[in-house]
Amino acid sequence: MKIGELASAAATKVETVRYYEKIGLLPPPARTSANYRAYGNDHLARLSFIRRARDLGFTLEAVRELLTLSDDKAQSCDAVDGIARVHLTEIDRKIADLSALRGELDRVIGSCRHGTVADCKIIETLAPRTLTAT
Amino acid sequence: MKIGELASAAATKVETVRYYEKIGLLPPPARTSANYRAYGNDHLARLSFIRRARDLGFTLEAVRELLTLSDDKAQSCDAVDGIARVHLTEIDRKIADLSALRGELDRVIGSCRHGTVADCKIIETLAPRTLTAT
DNA sequence: TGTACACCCTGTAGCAACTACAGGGTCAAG
DNA sequence: CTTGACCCTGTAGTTGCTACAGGGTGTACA
Repeated sequence: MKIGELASAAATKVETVRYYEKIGLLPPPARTSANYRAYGNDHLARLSFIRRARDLGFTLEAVRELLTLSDDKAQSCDAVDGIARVHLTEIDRKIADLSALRGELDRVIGSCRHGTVADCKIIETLAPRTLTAT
Repeated sequence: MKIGELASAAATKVETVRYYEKIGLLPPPARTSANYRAYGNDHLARLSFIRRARDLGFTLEAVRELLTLSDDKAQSCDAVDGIARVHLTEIDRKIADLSALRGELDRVIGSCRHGTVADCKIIETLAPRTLTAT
């Protein structure tokens, strides 16, 4: 199949496919006489794998590791589990960070009295207290 | 004050200060005879403002708008409030996305039976069902 | 007076993970 | 035979910095 068919079959973009090939995530396929890339089902499987892993938030580096691991069927699954667990920890940290931020921002917004900028509590919160009076 | 002093006073890096100047967030300061940047307290206030806004997760574009608004003291605070509310909505969306992701990832990890990669449920989840048998 | 060292300058390249061109070639339908 | 959809390579842009390379400056100490 051609690159456009592959891309739409895996719900990615043509440019992304070429990008994955360039960074070595997707092996270079055969070429037609017109120099078009010609993909098989193995390429589609690999690309779909990448996409699903990306959807789950894995970095391309993590995807690369997962692909390497998945190629060695006899190996223990623990390394895969480890990567997933590290990723889960990172997601938890991000959620915690964002929640803290949300709280602070909510507090700041709640202080808005809808007056002029001169009395704006939001601006005031952002400006350092010691230098507010210019 | 020199760029190093400004940077440490605002808990940023020298390169970041120069970067903010380059993209027009921080006005170019006067120069000494040796061509060193010479900053005043107004620069420190502005840089601190930028930093605090960034800490709250505002993009540089949002910071640029907030700075413009904060320069016009007579204006209504509502525009500022609006930017902050939009930002809050975005944070809420990000938290929701991450939570959904966390759930899915947790489920995937929970399915790990610690066998070989061939039976790995995590890999299986990533691989498309229709193509798992190669 | 020399020199070592911390600091400053400009400009460019790199990071993630793509996306969007520009400027061409190919192929099937009408 | 030409229109349009697709393909090719290569490069530059995105966000928000960070890290050089290759220089100049200022001060402290021997």
